Amino acid sequence: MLTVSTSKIAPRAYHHGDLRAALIEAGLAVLAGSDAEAISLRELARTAGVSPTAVYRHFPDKKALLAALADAGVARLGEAQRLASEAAGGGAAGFAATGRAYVRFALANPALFRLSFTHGGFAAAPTQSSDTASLMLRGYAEQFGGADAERLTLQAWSVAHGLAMLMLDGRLPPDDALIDRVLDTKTLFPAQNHT
Amino acid sequence: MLTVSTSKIAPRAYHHGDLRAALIEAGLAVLAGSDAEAISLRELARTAGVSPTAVYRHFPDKKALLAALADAGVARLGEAQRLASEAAGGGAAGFAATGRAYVRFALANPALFRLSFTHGGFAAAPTQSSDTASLMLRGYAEQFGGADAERLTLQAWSVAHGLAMLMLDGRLPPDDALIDRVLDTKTLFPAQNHT
DNA sequence: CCTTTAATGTTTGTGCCGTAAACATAGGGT
DNA sequence: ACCCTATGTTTACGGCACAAACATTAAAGG
Repeated sequence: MLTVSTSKIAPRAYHHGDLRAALIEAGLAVLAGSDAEAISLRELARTAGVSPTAVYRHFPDKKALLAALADAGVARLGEAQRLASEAAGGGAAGFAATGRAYVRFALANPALFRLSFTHGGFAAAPTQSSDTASLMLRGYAEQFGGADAERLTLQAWSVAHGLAMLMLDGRLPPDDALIDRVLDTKTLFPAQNHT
Repeated sequence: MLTVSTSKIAPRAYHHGDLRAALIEAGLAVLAGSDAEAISLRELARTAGVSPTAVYRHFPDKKALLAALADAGVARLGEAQRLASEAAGGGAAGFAATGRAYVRFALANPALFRLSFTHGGFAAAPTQSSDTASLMLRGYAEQFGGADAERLTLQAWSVAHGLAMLMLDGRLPPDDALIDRVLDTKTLFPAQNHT
């Protein structure tokens, strides 16, 4: 808790306290129930109890706000994967679990997942990003893939990402059993040792 | 060529001739150079030389127009794959070629590819769609996958789709050699016979 | 403590957008 | 020849992103 009053009873001081965080929170709330295109600067400002143009004191334009939301999404996705990996106890089971967690996160947070990739702020860092998920994936790949670590990394990422997108777009049914079948590491990467 | 005059010199009859086709063509032109969000009904109407609301005589709303554009994209993608498959002479080489063609088409037509999946009119037909690409993929899978045909189908589609999206979103470099490496069927599906 | 200043928010205005409603025209079937 | 329906137009509304000019406040330095 901050010392600054952010309670809704507080009689709307001229300054908000932490408008930036409030806008991001409002944005995430919208994304939890609608597509990204449903986000409007004015609506977020309304939710935060602030005038429409106040947003521009914290973000240069709408794209920047969406990029901030995308970052939050990437962080949440990475966290979900980390938890799944730990729950599975690492190793081959952990590797498989991160893949399943990736797709399940996408299905549970469709708009946020989509936005995270569409409006990412990366583009400059092609292959090796600094986010949790990429590092974890690469770690697993080196553990199992040996010399072919990079190829294995990219193939695993691609399968999971493709499956997630196809399910989000309604081209494949969002079936939990289907996820397990498509991401089955024993048939996808049979050359690796599945200890 | 149609018998109906569509030349620009024609002195703008009250009725357009084939406004629906003109709007779709204009939309595809925009998609060739910008993202889908850059499409505006008014702009397309302007391009077609028609008032903004004339569009509504042919499409109930903007989403319907985008869906029509998506259909056009699906058709083009399927055609690109068919050509690639034939050029490779079918068989295992043809199978691999369709995958590469899938990703290359996405890179060559980013906005159209994205729109084709995002605004598709399917959703009712989960697994087996009627489009060219799906049928061809399934044919290949049955040819090589035997009993595991469905799993092989979904895995192959997911890898190609995921790779395409990750490259479109700037998470992976749009490198031609990288496509070949990730989609290498010998390492991805080593259990199948690569005649 | 008081003043200045930079950060943060407001008001007002512009030009786009999607789309609804009412009206206009033209071309084909009776 | 006539009307009916498909197709297009005008006008209007509310919402949007964003720009410019102005207002308020908190914090920093004398």
